[in-house]
Amino acid sequence: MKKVLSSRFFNQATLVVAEKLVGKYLVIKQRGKVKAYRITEVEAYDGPTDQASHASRGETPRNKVMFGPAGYFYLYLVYGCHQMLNIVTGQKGYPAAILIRALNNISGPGRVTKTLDLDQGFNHKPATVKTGLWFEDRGEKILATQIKRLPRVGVAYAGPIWSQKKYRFKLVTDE
DNA sequence: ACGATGATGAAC
DNA sequence: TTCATCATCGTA
Repeated sequence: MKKVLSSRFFNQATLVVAEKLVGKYLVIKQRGKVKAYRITEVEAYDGPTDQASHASRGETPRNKVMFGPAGYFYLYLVYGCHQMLNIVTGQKGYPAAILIRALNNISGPGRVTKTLDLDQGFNHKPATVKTGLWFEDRGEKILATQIKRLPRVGVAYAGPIWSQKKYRFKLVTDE
């Protein structure tokens, strides 16, 4: 069974959505073909006080979409090289988003966007079938023991408290 | 270990 | 208008 995740799914507490998103699918339609990738790693950026989040220094033209309703994509360029794919979560007015860090066989957020050929054209678009990029629940049950909580990557600038928070959720297949 | 590479936002 | 910074990655 395949169920498209609606804005209602993303309109929940960000950490809850982040954990639930592991094991779901990112689906893209391009050149008439549909491809689905299982989400294996995500990171939460939760609220205005999160010092690792772009939203911690207030609303700007770039992060505006984070302050809007859930279910919209937030893409931005880092290091002049890599697009980061995020999905906005939580209530309108509360800035939060989840970074898609890895999919099956695709490790690293920059490689996710490179492989799927995602650019600024998806920024501010809703995660719907019409957009051509959306999320699905394909009925896979993920146990809590299969998800590892880790500190986020590349956020030392946020200071010891916020950089150490375990806002990264990673699927543990085996080992 | 380091440079690429360019938009962003804050300061001046 | 200038300038430091950056939710990374490939090459060495």
